This record gives sequence, structure tokens and C-alpha cells, in this order.
Amino acid sequence: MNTLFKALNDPTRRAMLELLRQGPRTAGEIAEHFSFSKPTISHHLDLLRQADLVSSDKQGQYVTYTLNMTVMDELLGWLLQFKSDT
Amino acid sequence: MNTLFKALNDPTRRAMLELLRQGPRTAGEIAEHFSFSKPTISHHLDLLRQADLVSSDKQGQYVTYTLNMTVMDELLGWLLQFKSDT
DNA sequence: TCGATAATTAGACAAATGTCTAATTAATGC
DNA sequence: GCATTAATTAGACATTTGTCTAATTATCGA
Repeated sequence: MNTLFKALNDPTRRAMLELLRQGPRTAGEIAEHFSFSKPTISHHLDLLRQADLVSSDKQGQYVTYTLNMTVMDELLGWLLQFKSDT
Repeated sequence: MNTLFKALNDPTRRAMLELLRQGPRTAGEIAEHFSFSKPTISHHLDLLRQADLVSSDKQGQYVTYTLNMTVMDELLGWLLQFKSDT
């Protein structure tokens, strides 16, 4: 839960998730959408992966990142706990 | 959105929200539940207020904090955007 | 009016975070 | 084999964050 909120607590990473919503992308393709250096992008992607928000798959020299929704459900559950009994 | 995720990105603050789920509490009552100094608690409450996750009401020397769910709906909406078209 | 209580503000400080450049690893194609 | 390309790792650095103690503000009760 900690790593999840940590991963979400950055506008760039949230934008990455919204980009990946359109479908899997390689690290390079993701990097093109932002004006940060490749290592910075790589670092952000790493944090997203740590939170299990994305999965990565290496094919040749390319690494493709894919959105992983299952962990979002955990967040959804946490959130709904507040809505439950008002 | 930024202040919201920032506010949620701390276990103590999330625990505060869960505590307030049981009903409004004064700053002192909230402080009793944690082993941090009062100023630290006050600071956390301030961040929650900045994110509009809680509202504060001063009655005499006591300040009562109340959970405010409306902003959670914003987060819920952001979240559901991912669930929408899988 | 004054001491006690509730809470916040001010300021310091270590730890975590986001960014960069330089170096490294791994795969491709000639 | 070697230059090129994709991506990550390493390390540095400024900024932000979470915590503390000390000081301040505001209210209560006698």
C-alpha cells in the first residue's frame, strides 16, 4: 500500500499510467512523451513496476511496459471503505 | 490532484483518515492515537486539510477535524478511468 | 488577571525524492 | 568483431518531506 501511494505521488508517473492505458509501450516510446532524460524515465518506470502498477517484458533490446490493473483494485477497495457507511 | 496524492502518501495521514471515519475528533484526540509530537500531528492535519480531505472547526480552544469525502470522489473518478475500457 | 490547557507556528535537521550526466549492459546489423 | 541503439545502473546534487524542540497564540476557569 505504501509503495502504491508512493508510485502514484508524482504527476509524471500518473501521466505514464494514463499513456499506458492506450496500450503497451516500450521504454523509448514512453520517454518520447516526456521532457526528461532517459535515466529519469527509467527510474520512474522502475517505481511503477515496484508498485506492480506496470509489468515489463524484454524482447530483444526493447523493454515493453504494460499497465497492470489488479493493484488498482486494492486502492479501489481502500477507497470504498470510506464510502461504505456514511 | 497533486495535493491529494501528496496527502495520501503517508501512512500516518492515511491512518488519521481511517480514524476520522469513526467520527469527528479534536486534534488532541487524534494525537493520542499516534506516538508523534503534537506539532507533527498538527502538520499532518494541515496537509490533510490542504488536500480538502478533512475540514476543521474551532470551538473554544478545541479544533475538531471532520472527514470530508467529496474529494475522495475525485480520486475514485481518476481510478475508474482505468477500469472503464479494458 | 493569571496559570493551565489546546493547538499552531517557527526553525532546525536527517532522510527521501526527482533530476541530471557518465558509465555500463545487452542486443542488432554489417 | 565492432559501431550503433535501447535501456539500465551508479553516483551526485538540490529540493521536499517528516520529525523534533522551543516559542507563540488563544481560550478556559478560578
